[in-house]
Amino acid sequence: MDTENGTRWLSDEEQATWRAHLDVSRLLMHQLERDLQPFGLTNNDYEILVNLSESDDHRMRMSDLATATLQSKSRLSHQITRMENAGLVRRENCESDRRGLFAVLTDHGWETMRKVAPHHVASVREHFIDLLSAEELKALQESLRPVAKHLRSARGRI
Amino acid sequence: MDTENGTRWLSDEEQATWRAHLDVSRLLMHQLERDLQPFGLTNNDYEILVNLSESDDHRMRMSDLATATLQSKSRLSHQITRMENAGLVRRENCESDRRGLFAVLTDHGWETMRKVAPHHVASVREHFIDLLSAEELKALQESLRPVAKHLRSARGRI
DNA sequence: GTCATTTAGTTAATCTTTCAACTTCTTAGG
DNA sequence: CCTAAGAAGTTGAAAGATTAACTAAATGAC
Repeated sequence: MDTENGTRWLSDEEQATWRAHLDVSRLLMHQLERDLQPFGLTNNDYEILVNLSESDDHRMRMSDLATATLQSKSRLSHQITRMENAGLVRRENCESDRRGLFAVLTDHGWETMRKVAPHHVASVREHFIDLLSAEELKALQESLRPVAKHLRSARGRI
Repeated sequence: MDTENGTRWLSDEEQATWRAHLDVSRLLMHQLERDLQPFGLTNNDYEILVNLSESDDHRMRMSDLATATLQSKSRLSHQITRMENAGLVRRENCESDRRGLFAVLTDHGWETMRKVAPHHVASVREHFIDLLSAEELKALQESLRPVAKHLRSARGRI
């Protein structure tokens, strides 16, 4: 115990690591957002396009997409409506479960993805990946994966 | 070059690291937000309280606070208005520069901070710091700090 | 000294996110 | 079967964030 009231405050080292993580995570998101802006996409839009592009038949159930992108159902629903208006995706009924809907990539969505992806990857490289050595990447991954696992399970038991 | 069109796509290792960072950063923010909720604070509120608490006289100029918290002037202005309504801070005129304003921690803001900080630190420990070894923390910091530096300078030259 | 530029901050409009209430369909228990 | 509970998704309203336009004060170039 570090202080009279039992709180274990962060050491300088811990503090510095915590702030570094915080700063990188926010600055990076802003930067990626800025780099997508010329294409008229947000990070959210892009992430949905990635998920759909990588799925069989370029389609996913709304709930699965919400889970994959860590969004609430409501938020995803609004998001998909906006993307539908932009012509990037469309909704399609699900035969096997008549409550369900698919979000499906349109041709325009797919074309957009093919056009934008190289720029986005370049951006991720320039502002993150290429700033780290192979060893750092490996270490980072091995440190962060258990954290992600922990957080996912903490999220589950709400 | 990895493909015909010159795009250097991410390797599996790079991809995994990138996703790990992305996941941790989002899940962690959600978790911290959830842990602050019982105290009626958001992450944003908390960060402002931290900055003011650590400042001389518990006050900061609006612009400095905006820079420190990586927010736009407009967003900060709204944010401070809300916190003013909640009685956590107040605005005060700046004598030396009559355009300027200080955001100042109120007694209630300071009391709130003293009460909430231990819980917040515990939360940061539980969901991040304590999941990493001393070596991992050090490595993480050394990897991320240059990235933050890069991003800050990229942000500057807009 | 005065006029143009820059800096500090706010405001109104718009867009996005969250929250709670709701509909429709599925599933499990009796 | 039929009913209660749960799951899938939407919707409208309220809260939060972004954008652009704005006021007022400071700076700096002549």
